[in-house]
This record gives sequence, C-alpha cells and structure tokens, in this order.
Amino acid sequence: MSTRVRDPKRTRRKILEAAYKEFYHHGYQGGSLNNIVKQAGITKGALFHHFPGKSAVAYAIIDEFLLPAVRKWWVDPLTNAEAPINAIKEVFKRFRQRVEKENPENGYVTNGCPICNLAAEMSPLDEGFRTRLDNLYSTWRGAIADALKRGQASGKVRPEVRPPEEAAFLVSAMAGIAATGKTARQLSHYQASIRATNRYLEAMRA
Amino acid sequence: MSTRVRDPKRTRRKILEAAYKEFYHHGYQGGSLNNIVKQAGITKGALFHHFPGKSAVAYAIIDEFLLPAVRKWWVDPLTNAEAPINAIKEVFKRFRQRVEKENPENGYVTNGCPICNLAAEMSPLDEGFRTRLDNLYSTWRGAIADALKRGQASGKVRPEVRPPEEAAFLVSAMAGIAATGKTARQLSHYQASIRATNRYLEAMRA
DNA sequence: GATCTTACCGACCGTCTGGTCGGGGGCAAG
DNA sequence: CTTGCCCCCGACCAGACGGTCGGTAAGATC
Repeated sequence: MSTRVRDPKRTRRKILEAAYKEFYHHGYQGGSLNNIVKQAGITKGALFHHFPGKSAVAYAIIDEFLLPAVRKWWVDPLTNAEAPINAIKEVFKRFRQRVEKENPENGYVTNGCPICNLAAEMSPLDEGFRTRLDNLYSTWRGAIADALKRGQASGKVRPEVRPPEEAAFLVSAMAGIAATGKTARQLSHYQASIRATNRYLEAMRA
Repeated sequence: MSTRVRDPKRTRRKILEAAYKEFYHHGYQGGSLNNIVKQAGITKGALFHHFPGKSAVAYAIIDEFLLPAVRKWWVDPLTNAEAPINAIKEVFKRFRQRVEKENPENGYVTNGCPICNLAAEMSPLDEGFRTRLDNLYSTWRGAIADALKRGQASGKVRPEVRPPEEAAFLVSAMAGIAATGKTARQLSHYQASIRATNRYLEAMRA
C-alpha cells in the first residue's frame, strides 16, 4: 500500500504528466509553471523540490516520456523484423489508426507530434534541448536505417539504397507531415501523406 | 527626397524587419516587443501606432515577407517551366547554394525555415496564424502540384502520379528537413536530404 | 499664420513569469 | 519520546511582459 500523504514518486510523476500536457498545448516558452502546478494539484514548492527549474522539467519529459515512446513505436517493432519495409508500413498503419481514433480537437491533428514540436521550438534556443532531441532523432533514424540494412542483407531491399540517408529523409518527412498537418488541421492530410510515404517505401523494395 | 524626420513607411518597415529577426531567433512567444523596439531604433509608441498589437506584427510579416518569399522561390520559377521536375530540382539547388553560403551560426542550419517555425509554433494556438499559414502552405503546394500537372500533360511526368498528393508530401518533407536540420545543426543533413528528395523526384519522371 | 491630422515619444500600468525561502509536518531511526 | 531528514506548502520577490496614454511637434491644408 502506497502512503497517500507522502509519495514523492507519485508527485514527481504528476508534475511530469501535467507539464507534458501544458507544453504540448502551449509550447515550452508559452507553457506556465503556475498552470502546471495547478493542473498537477500540487504547489510551487513541490515542483522546485523535484526539479531545479523549468528546463529541467522539459528535459525529464524528453528523457522519460519521449525517448521511451520512440523506442516503443519504432525501435522495438523494427528490431528483429525480417521484412523491414512491411514492418515500417505496419508502424505507419498503427499510427494512422491511433490518430483516426483520437479526438481531433486536442490530438495529433491539431497539436502535431510532441517530439517535433519541442525540437522545432527549442533546438535553436537551448543547447540542452538540442542535444537531447538530436539524440532522440538519432535513435529514431537508427532504428529505420538498421532495419533497411538488414533488409538489404536478406535481399528484400534494393542494394543501391543508402539506409542512413533514406532513414534521415523518412524521419524528416514524418516530422514535416506532423508540422504541416496541424496547420491544415485535416485528417485527410495525414492519410494522403501516409499513402505517399508508403509509395516511397515500396520503391525501395528489391 | 524622403523626409528624414517623419517617414511612416520607413518606420513601419524597420519595425517589421526587426520583428522578423526577433521572431526568427526567439520564436513568436519568446520574442519581445521591447527588443524589437530597441533593435528598430524606435519606441513603443511608434510600434503601437502602426500595429494594434504583437500578433498584428507577426501577421504582417507573414503577409508581406513570407508569402512573397514563397512566390519568389516557388511560384514564379515553376510557372511556365515546361520541364517541371528539372525546375523543382533547380529550386532545390539554388536553395542549397544559398544555405552553403550563409553563416551557419544565425542562418538556416541553426534556425531553420522561418515559415515552418512560425507554423509549428503558432498554428495550434491562434486561428489567425493558422489560416494565414495554411494559405501560405496551400500556394506552396499549389505551385508544385500545377507544375506536375503540366508535366503530365506534356508527357514528362508519369501519368499515375497524383500531383496534389505528391506536392503535399514534398512540402511536408521540406518542412521536416528544415526542422530536423536545425536540431542536427549540420550542413550535411541538408545536403543528404536534398539528394534523397531528388531521387524521389526522379522516380516521378516518365 | 491658424488649424488640424498624423507620426511619434516614453513614462507608466497591471499582470504574469520563473524562482525563492522560511516554515511545518510525515515518517523512520535511535 | 526525541531527533533529524525529506517532502511539501504557499506567500513572496524582482523583473519582464504586452499594452496604454497624455503630450509634442512635424507637415499638410486652407
């Protein structure tokens, strides 16, 4: 039984969850610690007890929420997948289905990709954000590049394909689709873009 | 001869130029009117005489700086180009050369695409930004889609290509390349991405 | 020269920001 | 029962923010 009154891990987690939502909806610079504190149902003192400042909260979100999400969505499904192109298409499909089920008002269609949002806003402004997000993009790209490499080894991907370059392009394309998608604010934008991406993937098949 | 003392058009322009730089380097929410006023060498009074508020300044930047830039870089070069794929590749080349000549510290490599930055930050937050930027993306996509359509008419682009869908994908890819590029902060990221995009374009050639 | 409009100045305002700090109480060890 | 550490509270702070407003004077109009 967890103590109800004092529960530092739980408090910390509540802070991160509230901060994640706040930053997702208002951006990092536009996000307010006072709002976070209010939404989390705690106080300034608790927040600054667990984190030295605003940026540390965002760093923790990257390390503890976003990076694991990349691993869950991209790294794990692609490792040991013997048919990489099918596996990548499968990830897109799962993603599309998730977006289609969401409430458009406060989901992906309106607010875009949390990773790409943070990266777009904060990479030029703060080196701590930049290195963390660059690292995140690297593992994302790495997952795809490795899958393509294995596909070449098993003869399922054209040999002239350059895995790192195509992986970088694919990640960029996804980031861009999310970014332009929230400006268009239409589900069809995502659906059409995923179709185009799938055609691109098919062109790599041996 | 323009009056030196009173020159409203010149004042307005100085405000927009200073604001453009401020927002480009700090984002819209992070950008400060006090800084803009200081950099423009004018006062709060002058700024609020010419614009009703902060957002109006940014709207004017979109309408008077960014939209014309899209026309100059994408619409004009592609209209009446009889070989669309070559024309698009030419635009990429000019863009690449421009980025290679810049000072990386405060140019595209570090700060990304001004249009995409604004769109990413502000589309979910303010309907005035969203509609303006959506319109901007639309003309951008339209320029490419029209070029591809003409290419199909003249038999230079494969007939099964769907111009609007490919145009949307291309614009998304460019937005994403700029966004991930400033996180990587390496010129080579842009160069590799442009190569990948060119290969994608070549696949559409009839 | 008188009058009126437009352009601009800069001190000032209320609000909100990220961050501080002295205090208080839960809880485990001695 | 006492001590001491850790968790947390919330009033408070200096500073920055976007925005206002009374005033000044240039320049056009008559």
